[in-house]
Amino acid sequence: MRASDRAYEALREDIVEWRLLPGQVLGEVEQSERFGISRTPIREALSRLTADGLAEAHRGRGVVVSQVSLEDVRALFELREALDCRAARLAARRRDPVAFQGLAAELEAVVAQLHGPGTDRAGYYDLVERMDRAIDEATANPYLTAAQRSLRLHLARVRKLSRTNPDRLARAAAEHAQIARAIADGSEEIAEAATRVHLANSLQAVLTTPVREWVQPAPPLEAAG
Amino acid sequence: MRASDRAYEALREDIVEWRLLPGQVLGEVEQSERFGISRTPIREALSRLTADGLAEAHRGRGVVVSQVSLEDVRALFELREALDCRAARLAARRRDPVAFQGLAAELEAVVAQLHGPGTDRAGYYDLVERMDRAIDEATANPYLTAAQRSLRLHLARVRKLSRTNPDRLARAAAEHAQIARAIADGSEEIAEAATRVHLANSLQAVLTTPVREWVQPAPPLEAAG
DNA sequence: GCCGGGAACTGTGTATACAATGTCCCTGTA
DNA sequence: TACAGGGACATTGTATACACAGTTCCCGGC
Repeated sequence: MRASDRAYEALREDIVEWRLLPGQVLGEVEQSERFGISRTPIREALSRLTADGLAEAHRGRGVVVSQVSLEDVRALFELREALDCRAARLAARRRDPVAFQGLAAELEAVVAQLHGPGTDRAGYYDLVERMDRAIDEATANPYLTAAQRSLRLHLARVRKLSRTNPDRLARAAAEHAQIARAIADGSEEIAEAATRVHLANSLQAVLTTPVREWVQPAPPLEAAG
Repeated sequence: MRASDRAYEALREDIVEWRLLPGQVLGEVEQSERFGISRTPIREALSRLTADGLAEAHRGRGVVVSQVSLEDVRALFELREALDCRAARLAARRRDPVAFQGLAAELEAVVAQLHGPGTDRAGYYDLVERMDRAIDEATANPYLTAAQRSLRLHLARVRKLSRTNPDRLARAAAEHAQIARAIADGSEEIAEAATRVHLANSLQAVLTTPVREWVQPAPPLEAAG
């Protein structure tokens, strides 16, 4: 694997996991020393982060981690509704019934388990990721998938901002199961409607859950332009 | 302006305008000689083209201009329906009535003119571009706008593949006028419906218009896995 | 005490050299 | 004739050096 790939993935993870906070300056020299590689691959990694929207280039100052505001959450969910609803419809149309029946069954099992004693967060999130991949595959639309990839990056960052409570987790799993079932059945309308319901509830949950800090601790930079 | 920016924009234009055909290899050394700059900024330009999806990186062989197939056109219009319909709705909701009334009036003027003797293609396309920008502004959603930017790049390439006939041009202008009018009126439902109609007609036009060559003249590379 | 200018510094933009890796062709053999 | 292997070539990946631009801070003047 290339050095620039390693640096890109590491930095991306750091940003998504909030180890690198908004406003943080990512100097080329500093990062090249951190990873023990030269500036060239670092430059490429920073370019990719900028293209992803996770960082912004400030002339003369360097690349800084981008901010996330409540406005951004609204905007992200708006785009997500457009993409996810369409993806659900297309997946229902060009479905792979077996795959989605299996996902629905697994999700229902998770729902039952979440109502019980333990909450297997990791298992659930892994399952959701597999469902995302299954939908991408079913839509058979590389452009839609590319747009989803970029969007999910930002959503992952926002999600990490607040801790989803267990009740919401169980209901989210149930909503996902509903979507998977509708796709397996080939019910486009239901798949889209269920997706819309899920997104509305998710947004609601994000907006009502106490977050770490919407306004990050004073960034190293002064509020410039 | 940076050398890498110039190279990026020039190469992007070349690809969108079909001066660089799919399968064409963009060697770093070759391009650096063409632009009279070193490999470093060329590398950055090629990275951006790859991120845009206009080119693909093949290890050991170089970056090649990406292919466009009928399947891609279908996929592009699928994504476009998702994004444009949502954008039209949002624009109608958060509208700037004056701006869209003005656009509607201009578009209607173009329709009248297109039914007359001359067809001012450039004027029409410029108007559509301004309307796209107005919608982007009205949606006030940077993530949606970013997705649109990427999509429009590919659509521009596809559009250049066939010559839109004058009748279709006039009808397209009328459809745009309808959309602008609906947005100006704040009619979300009508704005979305009119957009859907326009896209269906556009796709139909692209698919029925004779194109240069769907399968490009044998690319320099052999069909490699 | 405030404003303006200049110099030093920090950091990016570009060029070039070197290393690693994949491809393609040629040759030998079955 | 088909296939495997090896070597030369081409091309990218990385490191390093230098030039230029922007920012910041200090000093002098008002």
